[in-house]
Amino acid sequence: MSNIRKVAELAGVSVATVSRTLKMPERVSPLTRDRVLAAVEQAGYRPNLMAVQFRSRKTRNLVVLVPVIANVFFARVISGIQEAAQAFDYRVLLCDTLGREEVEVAYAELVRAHQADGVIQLRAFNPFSDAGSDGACMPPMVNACEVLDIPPCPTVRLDNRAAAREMTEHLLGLGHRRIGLIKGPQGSPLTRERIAGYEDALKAAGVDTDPALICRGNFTLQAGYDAAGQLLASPERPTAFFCENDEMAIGAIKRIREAGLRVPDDISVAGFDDIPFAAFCDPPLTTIAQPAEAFGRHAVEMLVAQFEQHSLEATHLVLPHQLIVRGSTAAVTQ
Amino acid sequence: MSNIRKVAELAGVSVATVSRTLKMPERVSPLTRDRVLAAVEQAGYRPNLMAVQFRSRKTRNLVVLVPVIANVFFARVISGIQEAAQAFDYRVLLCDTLGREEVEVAYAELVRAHQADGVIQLRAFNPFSDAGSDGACMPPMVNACEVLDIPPCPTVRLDNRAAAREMTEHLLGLGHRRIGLIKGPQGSPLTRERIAGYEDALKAAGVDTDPALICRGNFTLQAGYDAAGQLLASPERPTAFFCENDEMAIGAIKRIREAGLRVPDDISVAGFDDIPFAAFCDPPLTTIAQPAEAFGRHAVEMLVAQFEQHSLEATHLVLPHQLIVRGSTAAVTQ
DNA sequence: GTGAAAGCGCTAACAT
DNA sequence: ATGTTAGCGCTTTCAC
Repeated sequence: MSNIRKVAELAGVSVATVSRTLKMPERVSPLTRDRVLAAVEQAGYRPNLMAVQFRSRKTRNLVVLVPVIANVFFARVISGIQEAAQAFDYRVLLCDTLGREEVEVAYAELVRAHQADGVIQLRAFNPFSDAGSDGACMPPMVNACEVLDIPPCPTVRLDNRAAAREMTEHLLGLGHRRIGLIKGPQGSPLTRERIAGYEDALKAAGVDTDPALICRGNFTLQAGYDAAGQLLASPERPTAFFCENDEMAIGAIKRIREAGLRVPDDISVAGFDDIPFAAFCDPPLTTIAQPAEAFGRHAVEMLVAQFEQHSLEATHLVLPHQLIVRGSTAAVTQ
Repeated sequence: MSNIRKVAELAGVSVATVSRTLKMPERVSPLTRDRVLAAVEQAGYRPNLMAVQFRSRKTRNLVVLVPVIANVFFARVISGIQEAAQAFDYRVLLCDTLGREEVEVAYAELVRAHQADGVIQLRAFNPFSDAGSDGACMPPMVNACEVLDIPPCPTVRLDNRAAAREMTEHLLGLGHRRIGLIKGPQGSPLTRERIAGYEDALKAAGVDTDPALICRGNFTLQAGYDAAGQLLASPERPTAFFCENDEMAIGAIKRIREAGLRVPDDISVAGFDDIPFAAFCDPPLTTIAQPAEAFGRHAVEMLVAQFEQHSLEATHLVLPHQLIVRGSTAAVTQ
């Protein structure tokens, strides 16, 4: 492997000049530049990034912690992250954490180990808990999608409460009064917010909330299927199911059909996320669209701004959602 | 940030001893080891990975080139890659290439730039084309899923031809004679193999192949929808659609329904991949199951074996597939 | 078993 | 505009 010294010899200049030619060409005379570039070409020289990064104390790597990459929504977020990172000339170190905190901590440590410049965390967990909640010695991090309640760092999120409220209002508007809620995993702020929005809407409509209508899920098809089974078995069956993501909604629809009931005629089903499958389901799914790729892009932008000391116009971004009404929800029939 | 020298001073030993304590503890006396470890603790020392990697010329990074991470199948493969990489103490540099060759080349170059030790490429494209097809100066690479016809490197693949043949035989066995094929993007060997398998089966059954029955797709829901539209419009409508992935099959089902036809009563639909949605569709999708995560795991194993000079028992792995018959295919009705 | 010291390839301060 | 040089933090001979 040829190194900078070989190139310098070939071009008859010093290593400093080679380095400058590559990093700040304007500070080198055109003549020298041509000579150096020719030598670079001839030697087939490619800078050793390990050395560059080591020396300049910048890796241009970002650690991305994703709870489950096999989840369609997260896959889209990652896609946005990767796209933006590429545009800023950063690379993505991906970790599919499966929600295991020790794994998240270990990967986040890569920043302290000088293997990455910052972290994008897509789950509401601070992998730098030891840094003190004051954020005194917090490495650069951005929290996106499911964000911490009291964020020690910039966040990009949805107004989950408002979105859930809108969806619940949509269902109430169709005449539904018993609305089952299939929620996400325990302890997720995202789920807490959405429940709050659901309750806001019910309260505003003067409808009693019934804890029996709220079922735990975990964002998988199977969880939606199982939870729907529970709701169907409840003494006073709900006429609508609001699922906290589209996968669970699709799972729920399957279960409802197996019970010999029709969607939306007997039971309306709503999802959340608007994954591509939502539009192609039968019936097409009423859901809340989230700008998944935009979450990723903004997260990268905010993180890079942190590195490069740009002041952010906003450190807590809320991206817009949109209620998408399709065929899986309909007026309640008496 | 504390470095190895600080730790050495604290422990009253040389930097060499600190390094040895961390990398080959058995070569250090228990007493010294304790002293050093205590000093490491006290200093809050974490080795600078940039320096370690620079010095030892090993990054423990793997570049992964994925055509579309938002594709459920690939997301599962990535999940397997990430899991295995973690187990071997490697990190994953992810690139969602969207099939753009210049992006693939640029990322693959990270290996030559000493930023990664090897590449896992999930598409049939050699990003090191300049290395000479003899593979003389090919950096370590493993090709998985959609592999090159004449691979310059180890591969992990499915027997796509056999799988497609099996599926076609399944449809023929149900009495279908006009079987539409919705294929993947142009120029993909994967698609070529599957068409070959489809034709093998037809030929063996003495059924004429009809080029009009083969439609181009691109593995998206929309492509399946569109292609199904075309097939439905053909003068002699097929009684079965074989789609080269599940997304397109789900898109096709939607289109078929919109035409007022029933699946499988009027038209049988088969997919490929067995993504989680396949089982939750209506009707549940007949498909070919692929061990997606296993592709990822094996790819990592083979790549790591290359680095560490383990001889591989096989450099061209073929993983098993399985025909999964569900409700979307049925006997043709006269 | 431990230490001294060279040096990986590069950048950046300083000198010219 | 260009060259000289001192490291960055670590691993790894080579002595002892």
